[in-house]
Amino acid sequence: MNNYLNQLNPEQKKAVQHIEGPVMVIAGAGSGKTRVLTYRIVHLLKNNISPFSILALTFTNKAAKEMRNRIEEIVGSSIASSLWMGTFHSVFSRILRIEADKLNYPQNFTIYDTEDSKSLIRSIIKEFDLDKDHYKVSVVLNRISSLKNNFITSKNYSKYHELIQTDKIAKRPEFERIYRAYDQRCVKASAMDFDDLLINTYLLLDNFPQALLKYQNKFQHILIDEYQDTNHVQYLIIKKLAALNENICVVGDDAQSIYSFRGAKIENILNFKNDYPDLKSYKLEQNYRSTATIVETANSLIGFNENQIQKTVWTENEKGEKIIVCKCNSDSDEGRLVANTIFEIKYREQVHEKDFAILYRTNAQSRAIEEALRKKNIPYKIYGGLSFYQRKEIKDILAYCRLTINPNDEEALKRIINYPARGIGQTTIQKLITVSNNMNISIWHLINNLSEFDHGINKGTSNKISDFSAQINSYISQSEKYDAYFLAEHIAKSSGVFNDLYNDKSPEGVSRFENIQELLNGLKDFCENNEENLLANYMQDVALLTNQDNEKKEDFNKVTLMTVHAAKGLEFPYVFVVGLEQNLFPSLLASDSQENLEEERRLFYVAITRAEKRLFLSHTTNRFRWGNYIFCEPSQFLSEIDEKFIIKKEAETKKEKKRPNRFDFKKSFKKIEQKLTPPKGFKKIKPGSHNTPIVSSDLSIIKNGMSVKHAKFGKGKIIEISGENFDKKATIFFENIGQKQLLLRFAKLEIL
DNA sequence: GTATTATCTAAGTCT
DNA sequence: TAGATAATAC
Repeated sequence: MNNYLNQLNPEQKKAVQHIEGPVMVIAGAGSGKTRVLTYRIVHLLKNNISPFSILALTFTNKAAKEMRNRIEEIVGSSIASSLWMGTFHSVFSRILRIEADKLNYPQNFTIYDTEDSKSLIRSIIKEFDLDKDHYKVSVVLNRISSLKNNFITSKNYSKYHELIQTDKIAKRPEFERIYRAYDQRCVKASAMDFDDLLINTYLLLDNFPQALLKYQNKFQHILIDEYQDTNHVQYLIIKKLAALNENICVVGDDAQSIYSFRGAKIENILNFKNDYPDLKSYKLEQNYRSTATIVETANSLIGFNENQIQKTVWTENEKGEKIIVCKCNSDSDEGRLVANTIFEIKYREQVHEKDFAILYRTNAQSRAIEEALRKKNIPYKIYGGLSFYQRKEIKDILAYCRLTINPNDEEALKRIINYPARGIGQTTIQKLITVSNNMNISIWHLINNLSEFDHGINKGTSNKISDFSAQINSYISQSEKYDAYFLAEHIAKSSGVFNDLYNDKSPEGVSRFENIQELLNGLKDFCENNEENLLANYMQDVALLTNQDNEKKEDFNKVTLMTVHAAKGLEFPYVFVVGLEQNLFPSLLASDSQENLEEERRLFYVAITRAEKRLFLSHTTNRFRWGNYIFCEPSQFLSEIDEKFIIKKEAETKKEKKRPNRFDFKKSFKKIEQKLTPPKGFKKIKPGSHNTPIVSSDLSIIKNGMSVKHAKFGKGKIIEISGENFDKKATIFFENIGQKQLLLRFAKLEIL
């Protein structure tokens, strides 16, 4: 415990030792940020600060776990385990369970994941009988989420006239009603979505002065990692919590802010000093992670961004090898290139699989890479994509568990009331929902007291429903008596889910069965390692767990595949960044504004700076995307890197045996034409008449200066046309919302 | 009410 | 392409 200060450079040491008052640490990539946070906590503990009064908020559970382990090595496990450390979501859900009654929630509230939220919104839209083309579930949910992240609740939404105006323009005037209904239904189900965990924490602190004082006094020292990726509500919460002691230390790097889509505000770090006049800030600029070539490459790239805190990341590390930029003919060639390179390096340089990471912009890209790795027998692990806990069979079992702990949980109930099939079909469920909405009771209350309500469900079905509720009731009565493992296993068997999967001998069925086994093993582990081992204890954080959190021991020495987002905070000796193509990285959806493009560039910066020794970048000229081969141009980011750092190569092409044709432009274009054909029932108007809708071959007649109408954005004028054929884009100035760049094949413009 | 098949639609990053 | 939803037969 004594020599930890010796392991720090002067600036790091200052940041660690300055424990009174507000501190901001701007930490360049690879500059020992985690080390500073870890040792700062150790330093606090050494200065007789109680572990119970330290709150450390990290970006992922994994980061928290690793930091806790490192602290444990120095100060011992009993102290380390007393620290309040975790993600915003997990720490605040812990607090909310303690204080639930103040917010009129039960202590056992459910956390809705995205799928639950979507399902709820889908049913609300259906119940309101709204047009689902104007009310797209994902759009509505995104909007609700970003409102919540900016602390605009359904209750005070009506104060924001400009938002209501936006709804009208976007042809969803009923949005506010949906938002309100969504919130009410969550409350009725005793459920909170991810954003509610933050909003409700803020409401707790804002509306209950004693609670605020309690936590202000409790958390004498607050540390926040990855501060550049906090959103507005998180900012508000932190500001309140820290107001009494102002012992707050935030650590971050504006150049690595990559979560604006989740409401993250880079301004939080840029304006931090405005809130704390006494702020002392430290800059960690020495990179210990990467070769000089990699550091300078990253610097040359990020220089293209205008918006940033000035800092110079430098390193004493050796120059290292140049960066390889490789051009491939297709995504499968790219996969092969990566696999071959890993294979070669592994044997030539005698390194391990765990030293390699393959990073991509989108999860869908993993497939081609996986295929190539499998062919070469290179073991790999994938983070992200469909998380273990999001698989159907796991969610089914967990839905039973959720219902046992919180029977008001409507989404869980809807999921399993007829799985395995027990004769309670759509019509019946719809009747139940209608009655429960009209009477403002939960479905659970309704099905427990069926005879008291007028629902029009026949006797036979009523009996089936009663059987179901009796089954759940029996689980509830056992939930206090038996541990989580015992109960979950009992549920899996007695509900029929286990049997249902056991009888399915297809490869998928077998794998589903194994997944259930794995879930049960996890529960067993949980029960053996926790004193409080009831199902309710286990269920508390399950919704917040991700793939990263259940890494298995046998996965230790494997090549890592993940998105760049997921790679934040990690480092690997050898890094491959694949798919560096225009409209993929940077994403097509980010090309409409300067801010979005800068964020993509920061994302690429994050990708590059994960590498310690060597960096490989690749792009393809043809990529299988959306069911077609499409032609790809190299990413603009590649041309932004100073040429002196790179070596350009071309990957060898291998003839495919039995894959769909190589990119066939005519064929591909035909498909697009089909998509542009108006739907059935669309009124056909003769060409030349006033408002001819643009279809198929008409794509080429769109010219600069034309007045057009877009279904969503309204009227506008074309101010620029760019790209060719498939990628033809128009920059349009819309009367209502201003300038936007649209892909013509999606835009379905009407010429006015 | 259920199981199977046809059709449609989206297509990005995550707690 | 794949997942969700609608249509169909039983």
